[in-house]
Amino acid sequence: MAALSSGILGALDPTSDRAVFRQIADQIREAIDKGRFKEGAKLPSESELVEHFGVSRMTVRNALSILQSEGLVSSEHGKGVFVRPRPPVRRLASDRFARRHRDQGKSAFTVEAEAAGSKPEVDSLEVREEKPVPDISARLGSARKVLARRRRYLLDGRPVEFAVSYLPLDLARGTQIAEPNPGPGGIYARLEELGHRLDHFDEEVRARMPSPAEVKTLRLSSGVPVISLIRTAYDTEGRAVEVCDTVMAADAYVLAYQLPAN
Amino acid sequence: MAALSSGILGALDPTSDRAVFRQIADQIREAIDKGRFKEGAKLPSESELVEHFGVSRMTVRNALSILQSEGLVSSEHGKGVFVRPRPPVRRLASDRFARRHRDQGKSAFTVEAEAAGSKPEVDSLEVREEKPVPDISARLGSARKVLARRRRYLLDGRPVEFAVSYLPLDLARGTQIAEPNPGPGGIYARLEELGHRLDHFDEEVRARMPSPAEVKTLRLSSGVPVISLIRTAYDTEGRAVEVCDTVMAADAYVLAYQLPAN
DNA sequence: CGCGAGAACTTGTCTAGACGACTAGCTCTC
DNA sequence: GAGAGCTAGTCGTCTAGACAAGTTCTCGCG
Repeated sequence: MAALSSGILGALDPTSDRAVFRQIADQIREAIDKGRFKEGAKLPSESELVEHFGVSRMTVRNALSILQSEGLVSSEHGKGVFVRPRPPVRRLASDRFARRHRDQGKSAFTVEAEAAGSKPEVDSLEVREEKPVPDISARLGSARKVLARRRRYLLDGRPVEFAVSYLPLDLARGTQIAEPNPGPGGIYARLEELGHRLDHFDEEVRARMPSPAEVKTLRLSSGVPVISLIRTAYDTEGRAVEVCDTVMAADAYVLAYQLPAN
Repeated sequence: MAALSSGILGALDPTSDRAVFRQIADQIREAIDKGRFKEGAKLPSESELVEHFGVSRMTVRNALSILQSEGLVSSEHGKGVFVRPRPPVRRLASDRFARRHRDQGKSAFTVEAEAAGSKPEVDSLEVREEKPVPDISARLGSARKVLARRRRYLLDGRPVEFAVSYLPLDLARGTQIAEPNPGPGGIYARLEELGHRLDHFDEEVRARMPSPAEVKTLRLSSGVPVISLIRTAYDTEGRAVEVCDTVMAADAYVLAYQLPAN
C-alpha cells in the first residue's frame, strides 16, 4: 500500500473507451517502464489494487494477466506479483562451433558458461536409435534411422536450453558418438576423425510460444517465448552429417552472427 | 455443436488434480494437434463448451485464453474462436545484403516478396535527424546525432516487419541517403559510392513478446512473439556506418544463416 | 530459546449472472 | 433487386461473491 499512497498509480478515466482492465494494465506497465516499480519488486496485492481502483477482483486479475502475457511480471502463489527480473543473457557467437574454437576437453556450452562466471550443467542425457520425423529425415538426406542425442543445459541451476542431435545411423553406430560421453571436442571432432571433414553449417532461426512440455522442461514463466534453432552440419562432400534441433528460453539468449559483405 | 456431438471433445476427470480450465485447454489443444480441429476452423462457441463440460463461462474463457496465449487460437469478436492459421513464412537468407545480390532497382524485400508471389508494400516512410538512444549511439561509435530512416513492410496487406536504420549524421547528411527514396541498390549502394566499402555485418537476434505499440503496428494477434534483429554494417576501415533495428512478426519469418566450419 | 500452531495475507480456481458490442443472416420495405 | 432494420448468436467486459492452497509472521507453549 505504500506503493499506492505514494502515488505511483493514478485514477481511471471513466470517459475513456478503453476497457477498465486495460487502463489498469497500462498504468502498471508505465510505472514499470519508468522504473517506479523496479526489477524484482513486488506489485501492490490484488486486494490493494481492488481497493485503489474500486473495481472487482476479476478486473484486476485480468489486468495482471495482460502484463504476465507480455512477460513484464510473474506471479507467485501465496507471495505476490513481481516485476520480472531480466536474467543474464547468454550470447551465442555464430562461430562457436568453428574448428579453430574446438576445445580439446570441454563442450562449447561449458567453456562459454565458465567464462561468464556461471555454473554450467548438462542433464537428461539420453542417446538412442530411432525413426526420425519426416522433417529431420529430409534434412539428413532421407535417412530412415538415426542416432538421437538428447540433453538439457542449465546455467546456475536454471534450465535454459534443450537440444537433440540427429545423426545418420550408418555413420554413428558403433562409434564413440553413440556413447553418452562423445569424448574431447564433442561429436564434431569424432565426425572429422571418421573422415567427415566439416565444411559448413546451415542454421534456421524461429521464435514462437512454447508448448506445455517446453514450459515444463525449461521451467519457463508465462510470457517468455522460445527460440528454435535447427542447425545442419555438412561435410566437404556435401553430405548432411548432423541435424541439431535446439529450443532455447528466449529471455536467456542473444544470437550473434557475423556475415561478410561480399 | 456438431463438433461436440461427434465426440471431438471428451469429459473432464473429476479425480484429477489438474484445474478444470487446464483440462479443457488440454483437450482442445490435443484436438488441434491431432487435426480434429483444422487450421482456420471455428471452435465450439463458449456457450456450447459451457454446456458440454458443465462449467461456468469464466472457466471456459480461462481455458481459451491459455490457448490464445500459446498462439494456437485467436478469437474474433462476434464471430467465434478459430484455430489460428499459419501464415506463409518468409525466409531471410543471411547473405541477402551481400554485394553480389544487390539488385540495381528494387529493395531486397521487394525482390524476395515478388519471387514468392506476394504483393510487397512499404509504408510509414519517415526520414529525420535525431538524437540516438545510448545503445544505438554506442554501436555507431558514440555518434551524437544520427539520420533515422523508419519504414514498415507489408506482404499482401499484412504488416510483417518494422525497421529503423540509423546512420551517423556526418556521413549521411546532404546525400541521397537522407532522401525518402535512396535510389537503386538502397543505402548500401550509396554508402559504397561515398567511399565506405562494406566489409561485414554483425547481426544480433533476440525474441520477446511485443510491446502494445508493436502489437498495433504489426497487427499481431496475441500469442505471437517478435524477433528483434539488430544489424550493424562496418566498412573496410572498421567504422560502423549503419545500425538497422528490425522488429518482425515471429510467425512470418525464418532466419537462415550459413556459417563456415573453419 | 526453539519450535509448532495458527492467523493473516497472498494468489489460484470457480460460480452465476448481467450488460455491451460486433457479426451474419433474415425479413420487410421501397 | 437493393437497402434498411431486426434478431439471434457470438465474444468482451464487469460484478460480487466463495473456497482452496501457498507463504509469512507472530505468538504462545514447552
